[in-house]
Amino acid sequence: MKYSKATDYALHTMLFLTAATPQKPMGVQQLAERQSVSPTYLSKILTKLVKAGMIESTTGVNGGYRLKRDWENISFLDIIHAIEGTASLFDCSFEHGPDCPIQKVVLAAEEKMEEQLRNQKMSDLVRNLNIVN
Amino acid sequence: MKYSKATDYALHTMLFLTAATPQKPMGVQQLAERQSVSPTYLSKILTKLVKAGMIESTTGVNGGYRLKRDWENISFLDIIHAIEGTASLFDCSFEHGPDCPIQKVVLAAEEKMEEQLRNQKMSDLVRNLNIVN
DNA sequence: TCAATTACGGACTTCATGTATCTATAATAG
DNA sequence: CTATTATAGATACATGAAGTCCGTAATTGA
Ligand code: SF4
Ligand code: SF4
Repeated sequence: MKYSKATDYALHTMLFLTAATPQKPMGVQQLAERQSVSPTYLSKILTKLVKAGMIESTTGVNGGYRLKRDWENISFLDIIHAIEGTASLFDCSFEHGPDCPIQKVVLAAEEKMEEQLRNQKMSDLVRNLNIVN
Repeated sequence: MKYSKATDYALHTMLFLTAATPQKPMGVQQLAERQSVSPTYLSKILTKLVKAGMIESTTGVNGGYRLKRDWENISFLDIIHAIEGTASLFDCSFEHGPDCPIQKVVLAAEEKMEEQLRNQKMSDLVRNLNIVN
């Protein structure tokens, strides 16, 4: 069980964009180089973030990706859910109702993790930042 | 990102074994039927639990699987680690040292989840149990 | 208007892993 | 000795991740 590399790319891209806080959009070319990943593939990933409403894109010359309003409240969980989906870590095919003991335990643990990821905002991270790749 | 079905099978098998607390071992045949899974496949999974020291197996007639001493302290995390391995959810190829911001956040969240899973023992679960498949 | 730039989308390939089966072997009870 | 049961290897199959290719649309600037 692992987070996908796509999630890795998405997190780093959001870190870069948040650290930059530019007026000008950042091109996928530039973002891809810093992560040693193909631009077209990264573009696919970033489109998910666009659809999730976290960033916006502009085509054409000098286009690229830029944070949207409310960017200060974007959490790790938001980004992860946008890429990985919101399905839970554990789902069995049977349905033993609310008395199911196993599912209850695992999902409670997952919720603890998500709580942490929800409380950590990208913008908090950028404040005390010295290295950004 | 999901837990494998093998983990599902392992958790349920441990639940069954813990609920039974038998002197006689339970055969894989019986265990497999209750989960609608092939016996040989389940056997492979249970062998991992044997190697991890949680259960013991006896071959031959009336053989099967049985809990080992200290079974009361087996946690969800023990079982999950035995099947999924202990690698962390997130590992990037770069090495930015202890100042790495992203890894720090994700691993801290993972630790919260593991803490929950570590505190939940199978034996606790069995006490207030009415349905076991 | 035209050409360069940039994101978007679909189809596709490749690869790793999970899932599962089959079969042969070894050990044990009766 | 025979039936039973776990173990291990080889193999097959399905699924999803990771990545490429290419055509399309939109926008800027000359
Ligand atoms: S006990 Fe829970 S996890 Fe297990 S089969 Fe029933 S519903 Fe599923
Ligand atoms: S910032 Fe952390 S997670 Fe990102 S590339 Fe550096 S070491 Fe890896």
